[in-house]
Amino acid sequence: MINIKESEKLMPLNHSCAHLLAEAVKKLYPEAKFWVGPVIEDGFYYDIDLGDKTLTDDDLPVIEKEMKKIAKGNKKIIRHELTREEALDKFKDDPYKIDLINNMSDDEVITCYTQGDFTDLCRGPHVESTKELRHFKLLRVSGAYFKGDSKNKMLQRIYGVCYETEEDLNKHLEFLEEAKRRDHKKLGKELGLFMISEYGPGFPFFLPNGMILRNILENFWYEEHTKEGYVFIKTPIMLNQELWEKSGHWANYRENMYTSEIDDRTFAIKPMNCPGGMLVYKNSLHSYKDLPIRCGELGQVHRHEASGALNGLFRVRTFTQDDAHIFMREDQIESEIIRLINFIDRIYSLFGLSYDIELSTRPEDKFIGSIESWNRSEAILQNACKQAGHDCKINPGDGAFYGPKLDFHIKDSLGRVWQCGTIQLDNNLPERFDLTYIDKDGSKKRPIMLHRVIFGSIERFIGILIEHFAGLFPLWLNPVQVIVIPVSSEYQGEYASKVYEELKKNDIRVELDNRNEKLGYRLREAQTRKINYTLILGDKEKTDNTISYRKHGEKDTTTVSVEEFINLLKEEISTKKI
RNA sequence: GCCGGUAUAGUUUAGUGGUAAAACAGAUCCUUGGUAAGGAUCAGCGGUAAGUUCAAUUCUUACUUCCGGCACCA
Repeated sequence: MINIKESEKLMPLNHSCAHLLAEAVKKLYPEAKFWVGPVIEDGFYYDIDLGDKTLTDDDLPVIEKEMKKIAKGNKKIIRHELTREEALDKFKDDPYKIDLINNMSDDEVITCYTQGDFTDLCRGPHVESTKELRHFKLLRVSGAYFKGDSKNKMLQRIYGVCYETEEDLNKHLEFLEEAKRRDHKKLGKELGLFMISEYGPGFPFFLPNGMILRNILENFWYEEHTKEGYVFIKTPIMLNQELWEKSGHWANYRENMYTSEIDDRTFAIKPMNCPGGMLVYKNSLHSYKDLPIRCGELGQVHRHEASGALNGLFRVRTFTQDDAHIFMREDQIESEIIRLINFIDRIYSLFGLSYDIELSTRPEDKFIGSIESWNRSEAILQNACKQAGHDCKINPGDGAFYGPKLDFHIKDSLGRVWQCGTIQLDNNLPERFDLTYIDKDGSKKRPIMLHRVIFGSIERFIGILIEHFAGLFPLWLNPVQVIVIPVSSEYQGEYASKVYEELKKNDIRVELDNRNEKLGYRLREAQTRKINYTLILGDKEKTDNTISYRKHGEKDTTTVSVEEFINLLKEEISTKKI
C-alpha cells in the first residue's frame, strides 16, 4: 500500500503508462477503440473495446513486451491544445473519444498528448518522455461496463501499476503476495473457522474454532452495549408480506428478498431487522422520560445478492447485523449521534482498525419521505460528525431508501474498502408505523429513529479481523490461546496434563499435544496454527514446577511458575491487548 | 447478473485420449525426541449432465462452484 502523497507523485507516471498501454494495444490490435484510462489509487487501468477479441491473462505479457519496446524509443510526450472542431475531426474514427469530447463543457480546454505517432485525448498531466516508463506491470484483465452502467455494453479493462524504481514495483508486488497470504478465505479454511458449501453459495457455515471467535465477539458486543445503556431483543426471521409493504421494503427491496408461502399467505425472510424493531416499540406505551430507548438486536438477515458479488465472508447471502434502533426526542438527536460516533471509534480502536466516515445522501429515485426531511437529516448527520471531530466525505445518492447515513469504511488487507458501521437517520419508518411517545404535556409525539450497526455484519467483521491480524488473533480472540507440549509424552506427559488442567480451570482455551511426535514437529504445528503461546515442558520444568513459554513468532522462551503464567495471560486477555 | 479464468485425494498441487501422481494431513507400526517437518506400511481422488470417440479425468457443449474484476452492496 502506498500513501496518498506518494500516489499523487506517481500520477503522471501511471497516467503516461496507461497511454503506453493504449499504444501497445493499438499496435497489437489495430481495431481497438479506447474509452478512458485513468489513474487509480494503486496504478491505472484502461477500458478498451476490442470487438470480438477477448483478452485473457496470457495476453498480458505480450502487451507488456510491446510496451517495453515502445518505451525504449525514448519518445517525448507532447501536449497539444485543440479546438472542439479539431478534436472531433482528429478522433472521428473513435466513437468513444467523440462521446468524451461531446460531454466536455464549453469552457474546458481540450488537450491531447502525443508520443511518437500515438495520440490520445487527455487532460494530463504526463511525464516528459516514454523512457521514464520502465518499472511497470500489467496485473489483470477484466470486464467493465461502459460508463459504469450495467445497461451498457461491457468493455475490457486492463489494470496495471507503474513505479519510479524497480524496488518500488517489487515492493508493491510483494504487498499483493502478502495480501494473498492473508486472504480470509484461505486462512479461514486453514484455521478451521468457517466453510461455504456449494450446496449453499453465500451461506457460510461456522466451524468450532470460528464459533469460539464469533461467540467472543457477540459476548463482547452485549457487554459493551449494556454499558452504553442498550436493551436487547430478538425478532422473527420471517414476517408476512403486509408488514414489508407497510415498511416500504416490498416496494423498494423486493428483488433482494427471499419469500415463502405459509397457509396461502406470502411471508418474507427479513432482509433487515427494522420492521420487527418497530413492532417491539409499538408493543408498549412510551413516555418522553424513557427516551432515548436504545434497543439492540443481533439479527440474522437474508438478502439475495447477485452471484458474482459473493466473496467469502465479505459478501454473503445471510449475515448477522449487530443492529440497534434508537428512539429519541428531537432535542436528543445530536448528542446521541455524537455519543454513537465515539462508541464506534472506541470499538474499532480496540481492534486497531482505521476507518473513514462518509455521509451517504438521498438516492436519486427509490426513496421515501419528503426532500425537506432528507435535507434536514443530512445536515444533522454532517454536523454531528464534525462535532465529534471527524472529517466526513460526501457519498452522493448512496443513502438507504428510508434515510441518509454516516458510513464507516474499514480497509481489508488488499486495501479494498468495506462498509462496516453505519448510522442512519430515519424519519420515515416512525411515520409509517405511527410510532409515538407521550410528551410532558400529555400529547402524543413522534419519536426520531436511528438505525445503527458497528460491526456491520459479524461475518464480514470476522473476515476483516482474519486479514487484519493475518490469522494471528490477539489473545482475547484466539480460538486456541495456549498449547502444552511435553518434550516427551512418556516422561513429562503427566506433568503436562496437570498444567493443562490447571490452565483449563482458569478458563484458558488450551490444548495438550501429547502425541508421539518429535518436539520440532509439534512446535512447527503450534506456529502454523497461530496459537499465541506454546508451553514446552521437560525435565527441567517438571523438577522446578515451572513452565517455559514461547510467544508466537518469537524464538526465545521464558520460564515462570504456572501461577505467574496464568496471571500474565489473564492480564493480556482482560486488557484486550493487540 | 455481466466479462474472463478455474474445477484432480481432507488440503496444496502434478500429469495424461488407453480409468491417475506427489507432498502434507489421516490410520497402524517403529522411533523416546529440548525449540519449524524422523522412518515404514496402509487407506483415499477426476463438480454435474450430455456429446465426440473403440476408449474421455483429458476434447466439445450446457449447468454449477469458486477466483479476479464490473455492476450491486452490510
